[in-house]
Amino acid sequence: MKEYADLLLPNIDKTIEDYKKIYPDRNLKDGAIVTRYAPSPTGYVHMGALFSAFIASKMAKQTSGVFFLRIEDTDKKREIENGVSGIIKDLKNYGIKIDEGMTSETEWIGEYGPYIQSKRKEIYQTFAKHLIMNDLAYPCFCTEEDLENIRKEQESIKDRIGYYGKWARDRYLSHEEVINKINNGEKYVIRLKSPGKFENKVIYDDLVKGKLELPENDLDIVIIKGDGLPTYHFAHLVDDYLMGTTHVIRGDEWLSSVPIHLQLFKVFGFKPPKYAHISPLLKEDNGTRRKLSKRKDPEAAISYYHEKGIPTQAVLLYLCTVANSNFEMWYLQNKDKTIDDFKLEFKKISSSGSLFDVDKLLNISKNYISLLSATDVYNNTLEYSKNYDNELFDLLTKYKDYSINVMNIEREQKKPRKDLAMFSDFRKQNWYMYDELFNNLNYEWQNITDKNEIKEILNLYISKYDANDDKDTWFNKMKEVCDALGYASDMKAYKENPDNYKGNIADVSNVLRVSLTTKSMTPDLYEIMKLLGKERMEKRFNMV
RNA sequence: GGCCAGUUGGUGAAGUGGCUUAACACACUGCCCUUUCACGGCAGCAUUCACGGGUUCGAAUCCCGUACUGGUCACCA
Repeated sequence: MKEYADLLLPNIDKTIEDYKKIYPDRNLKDGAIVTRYAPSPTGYVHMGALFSAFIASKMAKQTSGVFFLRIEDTDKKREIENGVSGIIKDLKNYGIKIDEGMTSETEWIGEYGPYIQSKRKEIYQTFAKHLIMNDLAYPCFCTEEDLENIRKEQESIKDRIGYYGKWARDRYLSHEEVINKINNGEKYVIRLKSPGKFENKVIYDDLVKGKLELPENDLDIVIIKGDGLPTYHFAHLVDDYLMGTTHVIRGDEWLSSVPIHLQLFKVFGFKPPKYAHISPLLKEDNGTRRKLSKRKDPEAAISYYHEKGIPTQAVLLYLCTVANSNFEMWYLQNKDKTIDDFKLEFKKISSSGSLFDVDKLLNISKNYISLLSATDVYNNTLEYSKNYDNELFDLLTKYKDYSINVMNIEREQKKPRKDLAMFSDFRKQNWYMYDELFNNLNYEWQNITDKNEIKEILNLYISKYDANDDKDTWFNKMKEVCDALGYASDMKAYKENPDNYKGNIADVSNVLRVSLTTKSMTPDLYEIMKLLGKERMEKRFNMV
């Protein structure tokens, strides 16, 4: 048997026990969750992936466990260049810290490495060899064509599709036949000799989906591919056993593979981890729902939020409310706390998929930004503009203190202004505070449009304006202007007898507002005037 | 086609047999506050929990069936 196994998997001399010595059991306190994020380096991180990475890291953190990053690069065809660095960078940007795992394309931290599957080839083969020696695995020489033919035949007689039982052609090959084929140079893969029966049920308790009853696996799945690398299923078994994973948190597309995984653990006599299958984030498309897609949906890419200047914290807050909907209320009642103080629970994760709601995310972001200090907003906007808006970046750098003051309008107070949902909104809403941007003007006049009338208001107003006035004095002066020119300074009086006046104080303040900013909707005018200063006000009045 | 899962308003959802004339939040609409906007306050928005049966004094909650949606059935993860 040993010779036979040596022929199938040559140059593999270690045993499972040898590896168990290298990777001993973890010494963690009860209830500590060891889990991981295990992506393939096939592209940038997708929102759904971030979602499960977030849940996994949070679970590990709140139980003083371990969260690690393992790269699953067993499919060489789909791999992209610098895929690992991209993943690491995205996690870092979102403040998801790893305790172990890859830290660059080739390096890692932690005692259970390598944390990249292509460097663990011998380990997988050792485990596969163990199976062969116990007659629980065998080589399969089927070509793609052979498999296709088996499938077609199954379809034609309406049998269940798959490589199992009597359909598992090479399962029954004798050692001699195998040796002959190998000597002939025939290529092969290693398959599990599944001991399961489809009629049997396996019952297991999913942390998210609850109690599930699935048919036992009877498929002779491939465990080692033609290139010597393992399939996902086998790598999962080996890695999560050796790395001491207690909880596997992954997308629910894996749900129907659970019987395979459970069987693999059973065959080795290992204790399987607990599974939590997360439903995908959905997107409404033409009346139906589908998985949020990297290809079709820009908001699925994590870079989308970076480009808009949506704070990563806000994205995390949103993901947290999707994960556990009670988080939202908890957070509302504990405004001084952070996600770290909240206890995420598996059983509160919805077992059906939810629509990814950008409106809701923006609302969360808006509230989040409103609580930031002006300096924080400044730093974030600066960082954002550095990447995406050079002109703004230069202005923010040149007028730092002034910009912070602009950002502080109606900010650091009990009921802060909430008009920034993303840092890219700053320019949209405050460009007129910069003379350099004050061009291509389009004045949004409202009720008062007559040039002479506007001129009269402006002249009278500027003659009274004093930058040292407090807000009451300032407002009283506006009233004086109204009274002098026949506008109602008191809204109630105006509403009772509108015909007695040319207009009201809202109309007059609109003239001032539009003259200074061109816009009819702005933050507090008093603050704006104070920051602009009398000289610039006069200049802008003259432009009008 | 086989197997599995899901289905509460426009959205996320609370709800596990009576406290539900179905929380809360987002969105939307209206009103109030207000020099504009944003904020804030108030109100409206599911006579009903995919549909059809059943169990029960009583069901969104338990059971059965149907429909629809999604997943899976690779030498992809």
